[in-house]
Amino acid sequence: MEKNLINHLKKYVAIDPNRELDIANFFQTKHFAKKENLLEFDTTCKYHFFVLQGCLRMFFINDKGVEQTIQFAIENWWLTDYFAFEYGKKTEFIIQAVEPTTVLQIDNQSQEKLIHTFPALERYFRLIFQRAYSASQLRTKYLYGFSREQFYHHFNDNFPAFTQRIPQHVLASFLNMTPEYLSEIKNKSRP
Amino acid sequence: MEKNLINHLKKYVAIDPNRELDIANFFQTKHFAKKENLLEFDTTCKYHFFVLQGCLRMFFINDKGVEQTIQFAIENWWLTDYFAFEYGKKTEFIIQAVEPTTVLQIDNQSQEKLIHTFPALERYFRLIFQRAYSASQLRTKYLYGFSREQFYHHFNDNFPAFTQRIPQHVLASFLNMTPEYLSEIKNKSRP
DNA sequence: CGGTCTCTTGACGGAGTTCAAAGCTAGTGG
DNA sequence: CCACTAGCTTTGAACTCCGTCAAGAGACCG
Repeated sequence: MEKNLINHLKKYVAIDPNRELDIANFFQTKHFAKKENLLEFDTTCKYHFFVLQGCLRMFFINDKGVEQTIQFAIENWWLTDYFAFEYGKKTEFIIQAVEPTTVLQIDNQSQEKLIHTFPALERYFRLIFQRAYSASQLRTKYLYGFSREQFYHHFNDNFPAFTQRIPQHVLASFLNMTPEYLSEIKNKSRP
Repeated sequence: MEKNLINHLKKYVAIDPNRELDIANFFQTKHFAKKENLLEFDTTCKYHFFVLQGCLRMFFINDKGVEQTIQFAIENWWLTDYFAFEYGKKTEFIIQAVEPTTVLQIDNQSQEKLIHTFPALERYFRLIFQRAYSASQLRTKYLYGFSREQFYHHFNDNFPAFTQRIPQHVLASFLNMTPEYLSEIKNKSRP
């Protein structure tokens, strides 16, 4: 299953087949049960995660004690709290498995060494971050322009697989609304 | 003033002093008057902008015809609609000068050539995008967690220089609220 | 100066939250 | 493999934040 990462790299840059294992060796494979935390609140964020199988979410607890999910990651997505990861700060987020999940993890120092050893990966990560950032520009537009109801329908129409994979109250926390209101919206649009 | 870009590059990667001019030659310097558009709605997004002096904002027009500002850029910041820029699509955004502004601009093809000619810049842009993305993760947290009033105070406390530089109705559109409500909040917190 | 943008103020309305309670589902242990 | 419980979803009523509309008071530029 670790092959997934190599295949993903190959979509962006050329990889010497003889060095594939050397790259893979920079990472550790980890398994997490449903609802198990990969990153705990107020701890240093050591790892960058690449999802091989399963689904993660990143959330924080707001000042009313409610979970707010700001991001999901499924197969072939990278995820971490990048601010805390880069600067070695404590995180304000929690990363949790939504399903039983297998990831590859790498710490910041190893990642720098990896990129130094394989300069092609500098380009790979540049492209990954560029796309992540461009996606987040569009996401910001939706957060500004959509009502909660529009946001739900947009997400539902564009990522139907997601909607089915995720418990409803978790979806509500991602759509930045209460579970009660999501329930109301869903049942409103029934024929 | 073009030196600003070179100095910025040098903060992240080593640059051969003899090649500085070669790098600078990839860019064109442009001036824009206050309220002049650098990027028009529904046109192809040709350029990536680096602000030498002044202030830009990126906004869209929502379905009620109201401007919503999702991003500012001041000195030493990069800005474009990255999705449209990378894929050669038409943009849903407008980029406009908030003040008289001088920028360096480069098109996508030239940028790829630039990075190819100076591989150190692959690292530079990787770091720029990584930081931009990490900042956008935090921003998303604020958009989820803050009430409009908290958002205003947070922005005002952390970027007071900005608040003074920007017309109030533009600030309101960035804070995702009406000018009327911003006015109410401001005057509420007066002693 | 005159006209167009910009900021303020207040009354009203609606999208979305809060709180409470009842029904439903799924995971766990026996 | 069933029963029991904890967690998830639904419903409804009261409430609140913030938008809408209207109208007046600056402020800026030609």
